[in-house]
Amino acid sequence: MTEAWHSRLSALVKYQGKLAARAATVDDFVPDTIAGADQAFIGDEVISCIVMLDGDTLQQLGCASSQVSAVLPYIPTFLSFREGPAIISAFGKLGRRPGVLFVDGAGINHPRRAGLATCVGVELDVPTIGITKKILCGEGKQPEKEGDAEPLIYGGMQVGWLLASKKGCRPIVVAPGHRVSLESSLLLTRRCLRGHRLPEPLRLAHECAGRIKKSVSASL
DNA sequence: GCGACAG
DNA sequence: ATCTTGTCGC
Repeated sequence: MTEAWHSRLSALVKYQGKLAARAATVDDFVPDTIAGADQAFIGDEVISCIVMLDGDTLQQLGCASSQVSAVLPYIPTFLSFREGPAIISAFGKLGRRPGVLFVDGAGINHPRRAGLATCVGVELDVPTIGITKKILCGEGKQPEKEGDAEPLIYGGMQVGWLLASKKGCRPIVVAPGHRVSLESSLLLTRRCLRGHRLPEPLRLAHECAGRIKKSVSASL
C-alpha cells in the first residue's frame, strides 16, 4: 500500500517539474486590480475564497468562492494538489481576471520551485505572489525594523524574502509565484500592507473564507 | 539514517 | 489548516 502512494507521489513530482519549468520570474503584470485567495476546511472539503480589490485604493470590488473535495491529504511540498483545484474553481467565478493574485502558500520558494502560488499561476496563466507565515525551505536573516526585508536563500539562490510586515510579529515569507519578479513581489506586498501582518488581499480572503465556513457548518 | 516540513 | 478564552505586548 505504501508502494502505491510512493509511485503516486513520484508522478506528482514529475508534474511539479513541468509546471516549474513553465513558471516565469519576469514582471508581466498590471496591478489595476489585486486579488487574494485563501482556504478554509471542513474535514476534506476545501472552501476557497478569492477577494478582488482595486489596485490603487485596495477597496474591495467583489469576491467569489467555491467548495471542492480534496483529493489528497496535507503532505508538505504537495499542497498545490490539495488546495489548487478549489482556488481554480473559485477563480473561474470571478467577474474578471485580476492583475495580480496573492496566494496563501509558497511560490518558487519550494524544493522543486512548485509551490501553490506558482502552480496556480501557471495553470491559470495569472501573475501570482506567494505568502506564507512559516518557511517551507530556505533560510535568511531575521529582518529587524518593521518594513525591512532580508533575502530568503535556497540552493545558493534567492527565492524570496523574509518581511517584517508588522511590529511585534514574526516576519512573513514573500516569494514570486508566476510572472512577478523577486523585486516586485516585495514591493507589491509592501504596498498592500495596512497595519496587519498579512497584506490586505489575503487578510480579507481569510476573513471571507472563515465566514463562509461558519455559515456552511451551521447549516449542517 | 535523522530531522525538517507551506496549509 | 483545525480545536479554543483569556491575556500580555506593541
